[in-house]
This record gives sequence, structure tokens and C-alpha cells, in this order.
Amino acid sequence: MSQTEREVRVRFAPSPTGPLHIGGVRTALYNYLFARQHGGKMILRIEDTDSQRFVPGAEDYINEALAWLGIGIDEGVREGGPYGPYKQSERRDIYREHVKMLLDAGKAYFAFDTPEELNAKRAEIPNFQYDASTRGGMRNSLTMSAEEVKNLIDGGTQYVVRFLVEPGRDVEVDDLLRGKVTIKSDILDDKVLYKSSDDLPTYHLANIVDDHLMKVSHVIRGEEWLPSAPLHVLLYEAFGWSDTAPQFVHLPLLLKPDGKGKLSKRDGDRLGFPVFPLEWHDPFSGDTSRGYRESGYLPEAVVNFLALLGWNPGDDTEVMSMDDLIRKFSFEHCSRSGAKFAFEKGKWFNHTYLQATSDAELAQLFKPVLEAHGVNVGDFSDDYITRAVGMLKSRINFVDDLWAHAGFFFKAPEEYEAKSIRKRWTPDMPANMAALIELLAVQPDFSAAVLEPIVLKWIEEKGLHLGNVMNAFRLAVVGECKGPHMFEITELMGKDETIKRIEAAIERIQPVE
RNA sequence: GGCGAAUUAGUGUAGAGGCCUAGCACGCCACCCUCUCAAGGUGGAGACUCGGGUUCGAAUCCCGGACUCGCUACCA
Repeated sequence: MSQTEREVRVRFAPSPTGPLHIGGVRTALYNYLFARQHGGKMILRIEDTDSQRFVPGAEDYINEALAWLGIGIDEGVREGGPYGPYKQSERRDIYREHVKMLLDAGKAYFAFDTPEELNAKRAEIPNFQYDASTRGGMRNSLTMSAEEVKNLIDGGTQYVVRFLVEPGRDVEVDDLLRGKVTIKSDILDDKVLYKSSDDLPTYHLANIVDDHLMKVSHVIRGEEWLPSAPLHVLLYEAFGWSDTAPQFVHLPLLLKPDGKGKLSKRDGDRLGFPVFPLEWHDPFSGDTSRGYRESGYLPEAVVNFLALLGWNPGDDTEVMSMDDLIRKFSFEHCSRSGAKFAFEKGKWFNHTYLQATSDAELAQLFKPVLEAHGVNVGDFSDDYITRAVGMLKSRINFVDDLWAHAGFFFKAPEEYEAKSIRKRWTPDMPANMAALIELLAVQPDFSAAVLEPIVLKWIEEKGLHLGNVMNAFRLAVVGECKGPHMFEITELMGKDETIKRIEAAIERIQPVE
């Protein structure tokens, strides 16, 4: 059967060993885009074959993160499906059966070497590898009699099952991104396929068996798997499944934004950006890691940003919705080299998506931020919040930034920026501001269109300096010399609050000589 | 060490032998706008890892060096 006419079935197969890494999210996204584009199925398989590293809560986290990002799952633990169970720890019988198949066919064997013995070997022999050149000197079913092996196993001795790799062969991996990658089977070791200690297979066996049974057509995963892909090819062959083996696609990795190496949690802490989609509370250490969601990123922005880290649509388009991405995605335009994690650009994407969000919607998102800063949201109408947000949103990257820019609309300044005081709050200014209050107090209409010409004319008639007066005015109302057009501020804030703030400023700011 | 994969401005990338005087975006700088700060507009600095080939012609193809990343577990 040709790859092209096969039903597209892809899987994202994370291990529940902690929060989903942002690199994993991108892998999931590419799988999803490819599946949707081809009208195929997206499978979420939980690979919990490492009982040692299992972390409670990690599986829920994965589900929640993918849901938040809009990466839909067709078949999985929660969704069900025709090829379940979708959690590897619930597939023990299947793996046992398949291990036996390999054993019976002479393509795998029992090994009794303890971890200590293996470590000793590695310490003793440089570049020790469990393979054709060394297996003859180890404790396994190839060097022991059948009876001895049986006694050991019946006696409860722990063992592993290793894959028997034939040396002297060229193993070819066909990768959609990298073409044919050939490696010599000699450099492969006899990988552990199954461990009796927890009655669970290792990744390699479980992965091949499940992908086959779940009829996976394309294995789209990180580049860290490329070195073991030849082993996987050999496993498909050993099972006699080569004809229906999936097409491999090994995606380049996400690297540190600055230095060298792959992106890690520490980079995020160090440089101030999240590396996890959602906030994560480590159940063991009690540590909390920031998430994109909690940091104020919109899921659409994260998806767009991530999609472009290693892929491009072939033209200069950058802002794309999920539907756009599904339509345009192609491995043809996937990069083959690792991408440094450009989180600054991620901010820009969020900025861009925030601009496309309605003021009213943004106002709702802003409310919790206001509350967090001690503002009683009930004191302000939705309309007031919406208009304040509309005035400032062009300068924010995150919803949280709204506080720094629009907070003054909700809380009068408690202090005034020293530098602006020195520059603008000249000794004559308290008197000027007092006079301004008199002028404002008698204005029946505080709309910008009406008030602006009146105040400007007043400044001119008094022979005052426009910049100085306006900035002092601004300093009194905002607390610093920045923000939207002054008369838009006063229009929204209203006469009473404006005058109150100028009075407070006169009272509190000490003019500088 | 072994094996594999990569290598275009600070970053993400376009580029598939002549269309490249190497395009776009983020970031950076300047100017415009302006009561301020942003946003926006305009402009600017900034790159084909290095050698060898192949070719009339190479960022694009081949070989080698360098550097980077990954793997080298009874982890995935």
C-alpha cells in the first residue's frame, strides 16, 4: 500500500513525567495540522512505561494544555476510539504477547545482567555496548542453557528481554524531511524491549507495537528520536510489518534563545518567559512554573508563534489562524535545523492578536488584573473599563500590561514620577494648576472635542508654555508623563475626578527650584 | 570517544544553478506624527561558516574542515 493513499493517522505520545514542554506542544501542533489537513485522525497516547518517573497530574495537564490551545484529539484515553486502550500501562497483555512473538522467532532473548553488572562493564570497558560483540560474554539466554534460563525465570529472578540486532547490515530510515538516512547495524545495541521488574515494555517496543496496532500512518516526532529510528525500522521488520510501517518525520528541536543546547525550563526562569503552556505545580518539590496561559498569552498567538518556529508557509505571511495553518501546513516548508526559541517574537504575536481582540473582550480579561491590584471592579462600569482598555491596548503585549498603562484610570496616582516633577513642576505650576481647576470647574461639557480648544486657548491667553502646562496637567492626573491624548483621558475620567487629582497634586508635589 | 543530523543578518526565516545589488518579520537605530509615552508611517545598520571542486555561472550541486545540536540507560 502506498503511503499517499493510506488514511492519515498520527499520534502525539507524551510521557506523563511532568508538564508538557513547549517543544512537545509544537510537535503536537504539527501532528494536528497534518492530520486535519488530510482529514485524518489525531491520536493522543499516554506513554507511561516508565513507572519510576510517573508524575501525578501530568496526564490531566497534557489534556488541559492541548484543549486550551485548540489542538483537538480524535482518539485517546478520554476520547476513546477503536484501537484502545490509549494508555500504555493498560496494554500490558498486548506487549507481553508481542514480546513472546519476538522471543519465539529468535529475534529477542532474555538477559539477566543486573544494572550493577552492566555499570561495572561500562566502567571497565570504554564504549561498552551490549551487542553482537559482547553478548556472548554476558548472562543471557544465548549463553545459558534452556534449563538454566527456565530455572532463573521460574525462581523469580528479574530479567529483561533484549532485541537481537544482527550486525553487518545497513539500515535505512526514510525520513520525510531528511531523505534516506543510512546507518550500520553494528553501532546499534541490543536494546531492552521489556523489563520484568515492572512488567512493562520500554519505549521502543511499546511504540512500534502501538503504532502498528493503531494503524499510525506518520510518526511525527522530535529529532532526538532520529538515532533510534533504525532500531525501530528493524523492529518493524522483525514483526513482519515493514509493508505498513509508518512514514517517519523527525522535527528539528527548539533551542535556547541565547546560548547553546536545547530549550529548558531554566532558560525560561532566567530570561523571563514560560516554557510550559499552562502553569504547573510540581507535586514533589512544590515549585510553580509559569505557563503561557497564566502569563497572559492568547492560545491563538501561541499556536501561530509556535507554528512558525520551524515551518513557514512559503511566502511572507506570518499572522495565521489555526484554519490558515491547517490549510497551508506542509513538511516541504519545514526547517531541518534547530530553532532558537525567539520568545521576543512570541510577545509580538501576542501583541498582534491582542489588537484583534475587541475592547469589550479585553475589558473582561482585564478585570481580574484590576482586582489583583486592589481595584473594586464594581466601582466602574463595563463601558468605562472598555473605553480605558481601547485607549491603551495598542501599547500592550499582554493583558497584564494594561495595568501599567491604564491603571491610572482606576486608581489615582499615589506618587509622582521624580524626573517629570523636576522637568515640569516648576515653582509657578501650583498656581497655574489652581487656575486650571477654576477653568475646568465651570465647564459643562468635558468631551475632548469641546474641552481641548477651551484649555488650549486659555493656555495661550495666559501666555503659558503649552508643553509645560500640559505635562504638569498630565503628571497630576496620571502620575507620570505618558499615556494617551490628555483630553481623551479627561473625557473618560470626568470632571470631578480630574479636578480631585489636580488638587491632590498641588497638595502633594513639592516644586523643585 | 562513536554515530547521526544540521549550518542565510542578533533572532525566526525566504531562497531548490543565472530573476540575489540576497527578500520578509521580530529586535535595534533615526526621522515623521505629537502636550507626553506608546502605537503607526518612512528610512537605516545588519547575513549566505570556511576550504576545495563541478559549471560559462553556486547561497543553491559534490567533497573536506570547523562549529552547533541530538543520541550513545532496565528515560522517553
